[in-house]
Amino acid sequence: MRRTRQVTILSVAAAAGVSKSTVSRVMNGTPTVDPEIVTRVRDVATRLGYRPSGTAQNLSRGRTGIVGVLVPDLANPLFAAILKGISAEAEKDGYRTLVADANEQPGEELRHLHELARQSDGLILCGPRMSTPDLAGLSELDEPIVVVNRKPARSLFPSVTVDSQEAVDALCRHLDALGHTRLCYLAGPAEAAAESDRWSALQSSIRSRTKLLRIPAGAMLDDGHAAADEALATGATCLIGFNDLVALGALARLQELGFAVPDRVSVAGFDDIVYARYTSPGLTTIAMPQTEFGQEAWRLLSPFLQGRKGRRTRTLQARLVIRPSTGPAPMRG
Amino acid sequence: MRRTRQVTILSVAAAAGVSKSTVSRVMNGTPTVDPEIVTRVRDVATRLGYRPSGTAQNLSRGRTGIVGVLVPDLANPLFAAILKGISAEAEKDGYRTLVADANEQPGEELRHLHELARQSDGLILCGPRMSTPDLAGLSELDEPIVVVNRKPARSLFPSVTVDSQEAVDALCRHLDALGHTRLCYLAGPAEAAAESDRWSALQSSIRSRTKLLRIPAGAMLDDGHAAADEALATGATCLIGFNDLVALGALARLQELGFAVPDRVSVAGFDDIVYARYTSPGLTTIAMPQTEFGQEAWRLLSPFLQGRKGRRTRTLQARLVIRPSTGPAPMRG
DNA sequence: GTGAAAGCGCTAACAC
DNA sequence: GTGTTAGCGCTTTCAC
Repeated sequence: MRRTRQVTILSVAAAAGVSKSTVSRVMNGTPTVDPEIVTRVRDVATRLGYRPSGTAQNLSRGRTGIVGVLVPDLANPLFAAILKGISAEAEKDGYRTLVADANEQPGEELRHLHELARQSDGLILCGPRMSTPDLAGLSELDEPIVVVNRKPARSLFPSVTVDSQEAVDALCRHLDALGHTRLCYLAGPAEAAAESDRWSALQSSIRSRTKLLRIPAGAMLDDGHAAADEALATGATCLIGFNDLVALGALARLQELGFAVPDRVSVAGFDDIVYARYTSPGLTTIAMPQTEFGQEAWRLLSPFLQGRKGRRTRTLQARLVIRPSTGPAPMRG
Repeated sequence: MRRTRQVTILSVAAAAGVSKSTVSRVMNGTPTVDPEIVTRVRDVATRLGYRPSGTAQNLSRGRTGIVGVLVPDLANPLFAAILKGISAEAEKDGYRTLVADANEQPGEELRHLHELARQSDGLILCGPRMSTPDLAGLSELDEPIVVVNRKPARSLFPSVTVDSQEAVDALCRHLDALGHTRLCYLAGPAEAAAESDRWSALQSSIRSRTKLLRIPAGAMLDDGHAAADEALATGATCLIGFNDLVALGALARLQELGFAVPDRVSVAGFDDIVYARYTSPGLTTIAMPQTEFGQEAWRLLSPFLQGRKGRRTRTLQARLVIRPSTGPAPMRG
């Protein structure tokens, strides 16, 4: 079907008594056009309501001006924040963001990415859950790719990652000082790179007198809520969520059960999503540089979009934010 | 610059010893192709890593397969949820969503929309803050448009709205039963249609013995946080936020100030964002049908994208969700 | 300074 | 069943 579009460049050209090329020049602000013609074309264009077809421009120019962004879950404020960071930065360079939400289903990611790739000039993958081989396979897309919050094998793609070790050390010192010797980590999805990062950071940070337990949870509010009972059963005095959503979910469950936080149990998380500050008690957490993640991702990607080489890695620092959800461990017995 | 792309349909055609058309047919799954050729073409395509250019397809087919979505603020879980609803539904029909976040700046909306329009087949405006004339002016884009959570003047565009009156009535009865006779509404942005909807619903619902005050706040967490002091100063025993973010912001401030909720002050909001359930105390709120908003928006838009006529309005029902943040009014000092 | 013409990579009549 | 051909609406050399 050849749907006839409304006002094309040709109609404007005809109405203004000039050639397509001239109209094109005017619309793109090429300076070498007779000012008189410029105004005439502008007028006609406005009168006719001419709006250049983005698609045609894209095809002709060989670029789309679109960057595809894949997130595991838009409902997670962390990713909403990263996305905002990307959009804001990309927009300055005239790019728009096409978003795909994988809904925490790793199997969906590849499909989304192939779709995104066909409509974009570059890709940003936020905390991708897909397998390492799948990730590596993306190089076949021959499109610039930047990965956020996961280090691709052999540095295949530029990536912006975070170093949490120091902050986790600080958290463990903090908990140790409060007398917690039995911690329970509510683990995230095995597919998330952050999961293993966080888990190993914890393992290497805990004091020798401290026992670190681990039970599976997930990445969402409900996962934390559901895992809380089991976590309590371990006898831990402090629950550490894979992320703030999990921590908040657990927190809610504790309060339902009448477990005072932090008096009976302490809770901590990762990310510092905006709500971590607004729950009560406020949540102690390892803060990720959220908007910065997005900004840096764009800055890494941008040069490649212009065919230049750019730097390949950027490491940001996480930091510990202490709030009332962590307090002194209750006395034994 | 005529950037030469990698593998075009032509290269595949040549390598497979067939015409472009045949390759096109194969790639699009047209059934009338010799099975043997199908496999041959598929093989060659895979071997060469051929991926059809979305842009060229778009131009040729006269459609982009993209729907543009404008939101006031992606960080608001309400809009994240609506967006998820749209994406999920649109995806079933083979459409992707291009998102623009106006960051609660009404002046930015038009610019974003014009941009979006050039890259999409249809537009969904979520709670647009722009002026009525501006909104009306969008009909010049001659693209199907659906508006969510705001009734366009003269029903210019199809819209999905919510009827909150009943739920607000229920809220007012609830508060009255608890003995609250002095309420303070933390108003949202004047530009938001929901703002006037909610305010007038409240006005027409309150009992005659009740005093309804109003102070300006905004649409975000910090706005509620900042407005809480002034709200308290009114002597109201219940604070009602324009939305849950405002309510939660105020709630946090109250707790900072040591005002027990709901013992000294009750708090309520609008939307029922996911965190309303997870704060403590849980937030009483008028729940919007969030994902449904998105779904319905797509269902309204979809027929128009196919050149058919569709229904023009859809009204969903809000409902009251009572949680511990509202309790009996304190005894008079 | 402006126009003519050749694409960008694909789809879809229309013939064969 | 398959190839030929004419676009989709724009950009961009290259002449004039």
